[in-house]
Amino acid sequence: MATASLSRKERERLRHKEEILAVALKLFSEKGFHNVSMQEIAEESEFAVGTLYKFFEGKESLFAALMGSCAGRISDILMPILEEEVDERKRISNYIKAHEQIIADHVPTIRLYLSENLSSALTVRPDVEPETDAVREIIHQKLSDIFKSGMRKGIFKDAGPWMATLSLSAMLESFVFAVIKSPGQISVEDGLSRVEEIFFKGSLRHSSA
Amino acid sequence: MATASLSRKERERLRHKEEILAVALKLFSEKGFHNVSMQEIAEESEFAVGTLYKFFEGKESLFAALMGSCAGRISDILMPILEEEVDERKRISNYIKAHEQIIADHVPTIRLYLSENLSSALTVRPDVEPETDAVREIIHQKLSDIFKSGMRKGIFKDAGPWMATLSLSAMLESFVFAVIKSPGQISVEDGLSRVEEIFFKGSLRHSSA
DNA sequence: ACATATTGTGAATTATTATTCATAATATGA
DNA sequence: TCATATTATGAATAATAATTCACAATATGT
Repeated sequence: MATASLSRKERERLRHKEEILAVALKLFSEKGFHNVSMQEIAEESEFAVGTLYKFFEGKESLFAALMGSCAGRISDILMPILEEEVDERKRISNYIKAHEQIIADHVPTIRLYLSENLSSALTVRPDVEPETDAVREIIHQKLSDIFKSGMRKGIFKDAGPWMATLSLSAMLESFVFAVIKSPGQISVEDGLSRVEEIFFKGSLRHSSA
Repeated sequence: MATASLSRKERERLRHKEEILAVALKLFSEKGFHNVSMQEIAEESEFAVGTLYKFFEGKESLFAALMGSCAGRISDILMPILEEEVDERKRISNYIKAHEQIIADHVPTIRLYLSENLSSALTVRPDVEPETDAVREIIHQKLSDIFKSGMRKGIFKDAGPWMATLSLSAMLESFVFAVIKSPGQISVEDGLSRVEEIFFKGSLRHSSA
């Protein structure tokens, strides 16, 4: 058995698991965690309810797995960009632009990531944080580091790295949010370059006062 | 009966209703809509379940009433500021500063407003929008108008009023969010003035490039 | 072809919770 | 005080949905 790749059987099982996850992603992202039943996931994925429990311990666990993979996929796009060997301003600029790809590739992914994440950040939930929250944290940490060193070099104003991170994330997430809500209405490239403009140079015309 | 003020009985009933709403606000804001049962609200408010149904048609309706009043209270603070007869920049500046009061006065209110609002914006919910969403819309519209006229006058860069509104709201909401999550950790006044700084003048030191 | 192991099934079980309603408590007015 | 109306109660009901498990289908190796 122990080949580098898995046995046919194992691969098949994997595929099944992923089919279930795909359906679950679709449903959860459309209707929210509490408004999707295991029945529904089972029907849509053409498995029996019992089968779902062969793959996941329960609904929570299935959801957690989903969030984990969403967070992972987003992180895979964003992290490399934050680690490129270019100057701080360029890294932030690339980071902003990368959101175009994120939007294009993974609408349901972000939909789920954003919606369930934003709300559960406040609401106390004894579950589903570990993986997901960690990714968010790591990205924010990375951003914060970039701002910190950028501030030392005099590229950025010293508005506090944390505040800069918070502001940029907020603007980006909100924008992504808006695009997903009304797809097609907004030019993504355009919007992102405006986010960049405002974030870097501000909204005032004469920054004198 | 028809006095300007209500009869003792009616006032009493009102008080009861408000007690229930207060408890519901506390619970919903802590645990989220789906994780609070009518039983729980009943126990905490020292009424019987049945009594809740004398005041509200059901759980959804109770929640909707709550969201309505939250939105109303927030709107009551924010709208007058957006309508003051001062120049556009000042109005936005005051708007930002007003969030200090919002945070100070109504923590559970905003907690609920933000958490349930952000998540349900994406998730399809066949319910609870009317009042709440309307308030959000109105405030955004007002902000957008201010930016538009400010842009005409050359006070703001022409980054599109919608984009400016989106960015500012995002930064403010995110900040409020963060403060609520870790109370005491952050100086609100300080944070808001940094939001203002970044939003107006940007994060770059030399806006030349 | 057969025995064995693995994987899938879905009706039945169990839990939870929103909602109802017959009844009790209380207030009101004669 | 008594009859009536109003308001509150909470055990019982009804729905919904997560989870289990005895069994069926299928695959694997001999």
